[in-house]
Amino acid sequence: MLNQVYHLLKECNLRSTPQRKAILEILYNYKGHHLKAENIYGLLRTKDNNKRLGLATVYRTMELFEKIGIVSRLSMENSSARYELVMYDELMHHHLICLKCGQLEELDDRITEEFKKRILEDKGFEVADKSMKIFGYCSSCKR
Amino acid sequence: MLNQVYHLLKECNLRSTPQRKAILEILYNYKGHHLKAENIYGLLRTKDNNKRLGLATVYRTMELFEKIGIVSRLSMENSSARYELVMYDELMHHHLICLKCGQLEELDDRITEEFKKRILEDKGFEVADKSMKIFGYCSSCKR
DNA sequence: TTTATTGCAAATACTTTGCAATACT
DNA sequence: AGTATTGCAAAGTATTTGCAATAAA
Repeated sequence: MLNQVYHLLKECNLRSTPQRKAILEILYNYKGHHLKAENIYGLLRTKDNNKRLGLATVYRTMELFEKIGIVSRLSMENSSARYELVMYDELMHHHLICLKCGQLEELDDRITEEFKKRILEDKGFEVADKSMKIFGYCSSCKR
Repeated sequence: MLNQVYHLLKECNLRSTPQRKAILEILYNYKGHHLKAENIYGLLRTKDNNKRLGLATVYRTMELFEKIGIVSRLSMENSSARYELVMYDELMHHHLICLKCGQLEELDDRITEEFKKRILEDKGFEVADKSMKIFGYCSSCKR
């Protein structure tokens, strides 16, 4: 998986730097999680503090990774954006975000596909969003 | 309509200041539009420049208006939040946002109600979001 | 050797906050 | 008179950018 990414970088004429590898590893180890740039930065700083890297590099790398399609960015209403590795063996997904506990849940694609289809029929609007964010209360926080 | 708001403010022990009235009037005149704090500020500054007000007041007022339920805030991915007056004679609504031209369209509530119901059945997640933002391409920008 | 990439610090964009002055009620 | 509200400037957050130094290729 990581090797596939290195090839992808090479194909795009991009360099495989230690920083990019380290970030990628973190993302891989935390798949399913939704990390802030600050989290990635913190994890790399503490875990292995001979790894020097700047927060700006994290942001630049996330932008790059998003551009080449291996990371998806989830921008939040009132706080910093979250990033996660796109897994090729999974479908892209949409998120349910709990307003109380902040947890992110994934939404079944059958439901979203049906929703998109209805919007297209009704409005001629083609949903392109690969990660819709739906706010509400999760089953445990719901009163 | 504006008088109803003044009453609402009174009920909440909030004062009807010229700034609040002016902002409310702008929102009313621009209903259906989705204004940035900066827009409201600009409109009040140029239209009637004896109206002195600070941008901070616009932000504070929008926060307040949102809290008492007369304004809905639409926070955007890569730019500043937009605000609009909530019309009591209309249902709350969700938005389709065109990634190309930036236009906002409203989405039929029957479609969203169905979607919410499916999410509740599937995940036990209760959608609270009164203005979902769905990104994609509108009928004219769609290729 | 060439040029992409980095770290740092400064800049930016949007929004919030502290505080003394002002003005509703 | 009393206190909610204001304007201003400063602070805060999240992110981006300029630039000289560094390091992949």
